[in-house]
Amino acid sequence: MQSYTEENYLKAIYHLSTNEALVQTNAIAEQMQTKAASVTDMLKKLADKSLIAYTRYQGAKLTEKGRNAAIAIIRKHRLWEVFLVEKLKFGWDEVHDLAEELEHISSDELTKRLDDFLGYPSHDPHGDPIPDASGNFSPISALRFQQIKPGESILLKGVSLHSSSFLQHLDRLGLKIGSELRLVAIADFDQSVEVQLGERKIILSENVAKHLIIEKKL
Amino acid sequence: MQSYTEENYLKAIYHLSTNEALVQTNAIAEQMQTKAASVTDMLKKLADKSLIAYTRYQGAKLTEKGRNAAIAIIRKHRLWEVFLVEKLKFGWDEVHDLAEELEHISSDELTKRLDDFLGYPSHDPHGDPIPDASGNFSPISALRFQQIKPGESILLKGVSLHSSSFLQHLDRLGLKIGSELRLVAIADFDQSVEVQLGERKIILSENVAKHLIIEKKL
DNA sequence: GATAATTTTTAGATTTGTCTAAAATATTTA
DNA sequence: TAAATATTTTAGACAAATCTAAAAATTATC
Repeated sequence: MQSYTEENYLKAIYHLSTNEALVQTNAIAEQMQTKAASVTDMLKKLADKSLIAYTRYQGAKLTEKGRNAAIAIIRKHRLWEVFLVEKLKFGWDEVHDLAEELEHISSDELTKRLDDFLGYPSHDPHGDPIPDASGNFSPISALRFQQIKPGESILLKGVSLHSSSFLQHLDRLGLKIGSELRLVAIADFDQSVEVQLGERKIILSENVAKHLIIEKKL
Repeated sequence: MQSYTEENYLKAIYHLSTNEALVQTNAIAEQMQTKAASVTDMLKKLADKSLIAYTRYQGAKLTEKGRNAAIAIIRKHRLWEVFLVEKLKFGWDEVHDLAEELEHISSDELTKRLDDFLGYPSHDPHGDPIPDASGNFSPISALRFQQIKPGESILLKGVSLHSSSFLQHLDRLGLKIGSELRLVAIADFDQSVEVQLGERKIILSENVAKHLIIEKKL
């Protein structure tokens, strides 16, 4: 079993892992809001436990064991988010920090029963896929607005930023998971995205647009 | 805000407090499964934070502030136990350790919404009263079998021991919260208690009987 | 009321996770 | 490729919570 802190490092490394590249110490330090020296200490410890492969001055990547541990935590995080929103009626902008605490409750039996109780949800309130008990989950769309042609319709499937201020901003815009959008235009000047949402046309800044997970409507 | 460990000490001191007496270092050490020296360290720390009144070599008692903190934790513990049994269908013998973890989740808003969701339960699955948001709760019956006359009927209102093995023993005897019992006799020899439960007569050892919280049937 | 037994505290060490400052390595730039 | 810059690691310290062993205070016993 890992400590609360070790679990958070594993999760951070998981989220920073793209393709096959090693994750750098500084990147982890920023994600964890701590210092590079502290990260080095922890990387040594995680390597001792065979949770990561770590090379001095190069970086780290999760082993199979480490990835499984990270996915188990993410599964719990997302199931608790569903519970908080569906059952306790929290807003999608309020649940991230609470789920960060709840995800460390260790019982597998609890996770299994929570999953049962919630009816085996496939996605959390932010559209992120929930791994099943074996760690399998559906892939996330990597479609960008730049790949869409004006006039095409898309669906908002999820968001890749979970901060309250971002989610509240989407609420004010009237955007939610499942919303149907039609691309009007992308401005050359600042890459802002103009879309049609029902009767209204709205402008999404590049910063907003890049955190929207979208799929072409079939 | 208190640490996880500080919260557990406050809870231990609360449970060991009877009448006005000071709680001794050794008693806390046994309850916390730790050494007296560790307890002394922590008592100093809790006293610094005005959570307890502590006199060297004498013992400790909770201040108003400390008692409120302890009751808040107990409220969360008992609400989570209701959730685990009522919603997730755990047995009453399986929930203690899980609730020990969940009780440390700090959000007041979460506690309030959990209480709403559960319909403001007044007692947990072991019959213990659940404090409301202000810390008020119904008193626990202190009636002993020795105060009952043979032939009188009583109701099982709760249990004062939450170990799995004790609760599984009650399950095997067919006893549960709400069961109606009629006292047959108390043996002089070993203080064991013979009761009528429905069609059956059963014998409760002194050790079992003393952990049953009972009330006279009206 | 002195001594024995019990309880509690102190002193000093350990573990976990963190930090700062300085040294080492790697990368970029000229 | 040598110097400048950026990144990472080491060394040494600190805070929280714990421990063991020894000392101090309290309580019980004769």
